[in-house]
Amino acid sequence: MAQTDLQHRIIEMKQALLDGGVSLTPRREKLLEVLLASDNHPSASEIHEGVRRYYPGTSLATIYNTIEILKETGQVLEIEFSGAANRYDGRIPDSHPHLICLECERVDDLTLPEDDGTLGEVAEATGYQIVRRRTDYYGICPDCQIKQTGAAPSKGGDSTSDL
Amino acid sequence: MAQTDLQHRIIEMKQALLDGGVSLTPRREKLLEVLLASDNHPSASEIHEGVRRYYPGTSLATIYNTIEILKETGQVLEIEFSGAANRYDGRIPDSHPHLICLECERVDDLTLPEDDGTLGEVAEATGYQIVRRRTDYYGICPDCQIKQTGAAPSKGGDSTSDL
DNA sequence: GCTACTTATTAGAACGATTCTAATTTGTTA
DNA sequence: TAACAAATTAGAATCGTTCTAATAAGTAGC
Repeated sequence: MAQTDLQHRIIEMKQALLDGGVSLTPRREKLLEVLLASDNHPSASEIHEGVRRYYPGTSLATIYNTIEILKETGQVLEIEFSGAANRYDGRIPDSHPHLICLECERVDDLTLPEDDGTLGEVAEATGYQIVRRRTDYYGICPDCQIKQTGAAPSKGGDSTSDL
Repeated sequence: MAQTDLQHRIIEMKQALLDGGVSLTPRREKLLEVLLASDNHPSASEIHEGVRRYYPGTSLATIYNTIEILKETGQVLEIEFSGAANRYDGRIPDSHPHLICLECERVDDLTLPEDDGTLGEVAEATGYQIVRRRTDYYGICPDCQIKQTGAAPSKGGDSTSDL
């Protein structure tokens, strides 16, 4: 994400917090920065570490509380894991598929278009009222393929960018 | 699932356990029965309860141990939840989408075809070596819609059947 | 600058699903 | 029956997350 986009996104999230009726405390502002500055999708304790570099006394409860508000206001997407800590995506709040590396646990965004018509089809076929969809692709990221085989993956782009 | 299919599936799973080099103990057999007899996708402790009706001393560790073997041999699909207990699907071991009710937490199978070509596209576009995909649709099941509104859902079939 | 009130924050306890551990039981083979 | 391997147990340990009760900080009205 380009620097200017990042700034714009931070302003957007701050505004959303204000609109949501909570105040913008220094810790909350720092949390937004840490969340958006992270290359990868950080966990609550990774965010906690980042915020604590500036506000050493910060409690993990504050991180969870603030994330809760951000989830409620639709500013953050929670990527749930059962065996490991949940990860958070503040860059693209709309639901989108993720790529999860089974080796290093990195989580990349996938911006290949999803067929939104399917939501309607599924509702039609099942009687469910569909609220959202979650799609994850599990595999080995390019970096880990190189580590395993010593060779570059056969196809594909730069694993460090959001796709 | 029809009774005969069920019996066939149990035999299949027993054989897979034997092929995998572990013995078929009474508890393990009962676990398979409980898993497959469940209308819904049971959690480990639901399976535990079911097995304990026949073998009261059974420990939860045994359930987890056996599920672990079943996962390794590809006989059971683990549907992970972060906020709640994981659920297990032994009826259709191949990966397929699930419908998750946000109200009552029931999990239904969805057998609408998924486009397997997408796996290749994603690998191509990202450099990931894709192992599997997980797709969940979150929403309100027909039963809960009726409870909420007093009216039947506008479209769709019987929520109690696997779709 | 006080007072009352609300909100934010903290440390630590509690919780719950899962995994681990060490001891015991059961099953198998000779 | 003896010796070994596998299965099982109860309970402790782990770990992410949530809860709780107390404190600190911020905000109005005066």
